[in-house]
Amino acid sequence: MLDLKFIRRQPEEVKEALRRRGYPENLVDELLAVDARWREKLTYLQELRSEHNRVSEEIARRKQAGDEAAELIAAMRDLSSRIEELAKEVGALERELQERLLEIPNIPHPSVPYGEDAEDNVEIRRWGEPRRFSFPPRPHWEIGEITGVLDFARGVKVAGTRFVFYRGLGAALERALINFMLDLHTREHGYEEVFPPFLVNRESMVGTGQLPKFAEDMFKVEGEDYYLIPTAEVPVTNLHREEILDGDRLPLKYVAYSACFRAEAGAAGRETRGLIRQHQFNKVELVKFCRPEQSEEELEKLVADAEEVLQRLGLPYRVVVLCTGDLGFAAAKTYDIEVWLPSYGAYKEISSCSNFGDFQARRANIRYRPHPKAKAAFVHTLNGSGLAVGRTVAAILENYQEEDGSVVIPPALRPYMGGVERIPAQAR
RNA sequence: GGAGAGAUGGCCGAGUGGACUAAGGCGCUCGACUCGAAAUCGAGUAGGCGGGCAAAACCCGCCUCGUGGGUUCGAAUCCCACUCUCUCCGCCA
Repeated sequence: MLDLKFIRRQPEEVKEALRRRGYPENLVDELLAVDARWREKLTYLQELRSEHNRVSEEIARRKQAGDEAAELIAAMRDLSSRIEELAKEVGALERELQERLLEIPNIPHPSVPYGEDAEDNVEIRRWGEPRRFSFPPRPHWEIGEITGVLDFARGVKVAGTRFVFYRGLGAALERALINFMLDLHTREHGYEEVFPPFLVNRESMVGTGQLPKFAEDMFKVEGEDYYLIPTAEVPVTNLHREEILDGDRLPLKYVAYSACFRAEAGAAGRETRGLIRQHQFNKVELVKFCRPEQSEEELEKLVADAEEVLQRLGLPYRVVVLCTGDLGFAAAKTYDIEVWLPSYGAYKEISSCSNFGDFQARRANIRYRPHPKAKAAFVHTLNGSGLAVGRTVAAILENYQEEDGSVVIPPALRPYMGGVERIPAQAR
């Protein structure tokens, strides 16, 4: 959420941001029109209330003195009903204002390149060389089938399309990756591990920006105020909702494993095969809370922490910065890390690292004191995948495959796999 | 799920319809005293919103005693619903 006062003062700047994102810019004028009406009525309402308070005190005074107050009470009856009516109007305007405010996206950071869609994202750097295969490499779903470590058919039977069973060494590989990533980030990168709830309430979803605008993207428990988290970003960022953090302890750095649940509405037909787009997947997520002046640097460090995972696993990747048109609703700046997938013959997103500025902090009311006596100010929040586990499995199966269908386990993972060095062609 | 108790400022805690403009204490900040500290004494200690005003300081006003409604001229206080916490019972990994 943007600062309403900022929108009032700099409407042109906000419109420009909307233009660059490809949003309709009249959102701003519409919001400001509601704001003007709200303030006008609110001022009047407050005047009436002030009058009401004065008369009320006068009545009390007279009653104490044993005097008559009947005519004042009669006048108050009228005043009270006018206040009640006006308060309803003000309340309605306030709700409308709030709704509109929640639907305005964040302002892109000045360093974000202009562009209309993903085509215009800008590559920043590459790491590693894609392997040259002496045989035609198989896509990971075929490898999963040959080795028996992925069971898509039974995932569909038991749950539905876009669900999968990991089996045997596949399940072990998934678990090994989670532990490997958590250990790396806690022991070497200084993050505190948290294990969050996988269901959260509506307020948390609003806090990080999934609601109210993107309700169709997620699963909700019927009849309850529970939403399945699309990412651990939601519970972990909301960990400090409605709190004032100790400025001396910033930045706070958390790493969380969670399952993630996405409805994938609008993705029908896309990437229906394999692990790339599932309704449920595992992810290790990095979340930071920091001072505003730290957030640009913290984003760079966060990306580096996520890249480290791929480097240790020996998986080639590149880093791109998202252009204004591809930037997520709440983000001010986002780097995607894309891993090389031989079956795609292309780099595919495996991590998305964003700086949200104070956008989420304002929604979720997460603040800190710059100085012990200073007024509380909004923190900046950041998060990024470190990494998406299912896509990492896909990348390992494809990049480490052998001609016979077997898969070599990256050396860094072997301690987490009980020393297993290879998934044999027929693992089951 | 059932029964009971409770929710008041950073914390504890008083408050059964009009002086609550929320007592008192603790903590914290500043000052006095002291060589310094402790003790003591004094003062100050919530947030949000609107306006003055373009902004800071400041001033005025409004709102907030778990949340939302209701009664009343007037609600921390009375009524209803909900949320959460605690105790006991039931169920459960």
